[in-house]
Amino acid sequence: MASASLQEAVSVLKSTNVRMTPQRHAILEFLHSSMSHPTADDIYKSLEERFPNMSVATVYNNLRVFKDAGIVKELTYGDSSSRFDCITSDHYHVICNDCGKIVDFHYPGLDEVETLAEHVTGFEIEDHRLEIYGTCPACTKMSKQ
Amino acid sequence: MASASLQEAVSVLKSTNVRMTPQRHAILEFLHSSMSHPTADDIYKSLEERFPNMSVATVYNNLRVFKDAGIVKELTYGDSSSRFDCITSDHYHVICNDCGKIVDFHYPGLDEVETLAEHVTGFEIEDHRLEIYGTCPACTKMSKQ
DNA sequence: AGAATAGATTATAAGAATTACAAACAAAGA
DNA sequence: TCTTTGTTTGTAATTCTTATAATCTATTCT
Repeated sequence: MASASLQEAVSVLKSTNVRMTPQRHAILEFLHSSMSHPTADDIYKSLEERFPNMSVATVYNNLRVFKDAGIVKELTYGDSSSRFDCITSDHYHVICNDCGKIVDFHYPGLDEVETLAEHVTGFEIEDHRLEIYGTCPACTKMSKQ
Repeated sequence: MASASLQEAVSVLKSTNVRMTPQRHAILEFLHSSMSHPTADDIYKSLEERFPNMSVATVYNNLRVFKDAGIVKELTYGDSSSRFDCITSDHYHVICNDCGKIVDFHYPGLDEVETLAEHVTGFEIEDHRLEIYGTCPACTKMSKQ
């Protein structure tokens, strides 16, 4: 399920008769290289040079394909546009309320939460999502000046 | 910070020169009475009878006022429109991937997560958000038939 | 190889949620 | 009462995302 490398992601796709196109490869590549959890538009803009004719629809289409294949995750915060992230390992995000900066945060799984939720609610739990909000060091410094 | 009752919410607002209007009262009332985490449009529609002239903009404006005052929380899931929730106590949400049903789930605070995140990232942590996803009993039953 | 088929991309239009803005309104204070 | 501040309303504008149809590309089958 977790696809650590770009190659893994590609082979996951191959196994579900999804063709590997240059655009798809570029989007995946960008997602893997980027540490910044980009929006669809970020991706579109950053590939504009290499693919002058690429449509925004292609970005959205493929992000959905990747999501369905389980190699990419969609993150919805308050700020209107979704952000996308390769699924690599179990980590959470710490988000700055001021500047929006996102920092990865590793934390031993919250499996017990899922187990408990299953017992209490009767749901079949599949996943969970945890985010932590605060002020990043830079913004804290700024506000104290 | 936590406003358990409608009255508390009202007095929090009074203390920050925010006027209490009939529309605002109705929105708060609805949020408190509703267990369903409504969207802005849900709120708008449900108050249509009592306030035939109310504008959608009013709903959005006031939800933001409430958010800024810290008595209402915005929840963004994948599905385009935000949902709103009174801040009452520390509980989390279990969400059905099939039908979207949301069930409250009480869980002893994840304070340690915040503490750890503070140490690791240098952020000043203020808040966190946890959601749990799965399939509710009804949908599970359906899919097994 | 050539034809048929399935899948992908592109461009554009449409849709939905949210925000911006200006005008009209209401309340509080001097 | 007059002024000021804050609120609502209605509408237009913006933004993100999806739908659609046409074109293009790759794969498969004969």
